[in-house]
Amino acid sequence: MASKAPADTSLRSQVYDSLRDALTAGRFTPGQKLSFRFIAGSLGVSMTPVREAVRWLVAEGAFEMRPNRSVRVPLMTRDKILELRDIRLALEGLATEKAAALATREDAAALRRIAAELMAVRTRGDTVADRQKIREFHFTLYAIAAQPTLLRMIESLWLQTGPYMNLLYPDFIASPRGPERRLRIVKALQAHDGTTARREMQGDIGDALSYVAGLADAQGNIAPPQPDEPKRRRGSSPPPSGALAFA
Amino acid sequence: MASKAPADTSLRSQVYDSLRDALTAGRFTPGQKLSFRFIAGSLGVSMTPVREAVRWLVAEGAFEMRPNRSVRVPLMTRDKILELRDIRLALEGLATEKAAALATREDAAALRRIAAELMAVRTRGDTVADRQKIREFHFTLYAIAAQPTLLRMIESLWLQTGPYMNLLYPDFIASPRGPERRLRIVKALQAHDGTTARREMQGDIGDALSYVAGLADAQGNIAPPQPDEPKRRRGSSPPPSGALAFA
DNA sequence: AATCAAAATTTGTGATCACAAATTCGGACG
DNA sequence: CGTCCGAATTTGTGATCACAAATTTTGATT
Repeated sequence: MASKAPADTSLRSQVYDSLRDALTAGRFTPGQKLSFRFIAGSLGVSMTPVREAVRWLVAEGAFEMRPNRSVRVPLMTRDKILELRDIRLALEGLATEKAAALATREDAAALRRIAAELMAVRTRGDTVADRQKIREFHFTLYAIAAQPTLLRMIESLWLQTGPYMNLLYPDFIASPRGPERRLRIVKALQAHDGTTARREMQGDIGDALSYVAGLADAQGNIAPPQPDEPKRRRGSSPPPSGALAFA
Repeated sequence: MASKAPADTSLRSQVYDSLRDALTAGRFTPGQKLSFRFIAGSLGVSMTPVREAVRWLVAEGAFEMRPNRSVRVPLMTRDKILELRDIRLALEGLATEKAAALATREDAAALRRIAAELMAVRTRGDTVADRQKIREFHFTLYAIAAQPTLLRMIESLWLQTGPYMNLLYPDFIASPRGPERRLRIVKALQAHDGTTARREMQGDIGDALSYVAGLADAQGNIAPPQPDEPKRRRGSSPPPSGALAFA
């Protein structure tokens, strides 16, 4: 979102974006093994940019490097989701508190608009747009804090937890607590009440990730959610832009 | 420390380690521009493993990628060090609190031993060993928490702040507050008092980084410290191991 | 039908090359 | 003596290749 140069046209970056999009959209199954040649072939590029893009994702924790030497999508366990939960509570709580000190009236208005849009898509039951609006709400808020390194770390965390957020639908998301809490967050932000804003935000994140952790089986493993849209309408190219993409 | 496979003999990993060591030892001047061919030549390898190692360091924030297309060691500003301070307070505070819940009597003993060794080298005025013992104390403590993702993120933060920790010598370090505080931290850990342990640890980190932030000039820039050992004794190869290294 | 070793294939790694963009350098002109 | 424009050089990028390690397949043997 704010971590790359605005006009990085290198193939490496395009491959990175493609992999990142596929990952957040759940087009890769957790545990799935990926070969450089497969990725390169799917995207129509050589192995060189793929190697650097994958290495970059590995550094962010989005991919996992097996000791032998192959790359795969990480599997989620209860311990891991709880660890990610606590880290997210700390960092996103910090970002929220910083944002509260700097939020303008316009910032609050923008957040309220996004929250309203989220409620609109939720009544329609559009889970794809739902997840996208949630992401927009959070990152619009964190951007107010104006802390580039913090934002980059939060993005890395979302990349790791993102694929499993599908598990919140439809049960967890049915509760009206989320929408109400978002409005309280915006109100606290506008009042420059960092403590309240942080507490509410942490409640939101904590509830969601604790719920996901509760889905673990007896061995502590969390079953990967099914891909977002296995059904593909006729003639619709997945990414609206002219970027590289996976089938 | 615990983020790589134990026996990764790839050139990429060796280059990564070499760059990482040079970075933490302050052998690179902040702002210094680095070319792939220079690194490859210095280390006696081709560009391929260098490209991946550098990209990995860029992902960790240890290197910076200019929009045009060149890599350099990041410069430090007051705002950036304050941002890193707050993130470190959050994450290392969290790790300390988790460690307090799990610390055994042996863990506490090991930490006490390291703290004693630190005091010993400090009386000798050996700043290189001093910094190394500080690092050992912190990471030994964080390892107790048994949270691999958290540990990886903390390592990334140390990679970013590390080169500027030289600035603590000799003035800041002269205070006896550090040694006393470390003993209080260990005591709190042994008593499983997470709140106190966290508070003390955050005080330690906060004081140090706030001090460094205070060294910024009127423009907010922090002058890079001079390299650790510009004087090289005869016939001493910098890294004791047989790894690749910079002149 | 199950097991295991050897062969065939796949896959990551490191080196090299061509090329274009960026940077640096040199001299002309003010 | 300073400024600017061109050439010369440097540098990152992407593709390709050879090779070894790992994986899968195959086929013989029990």
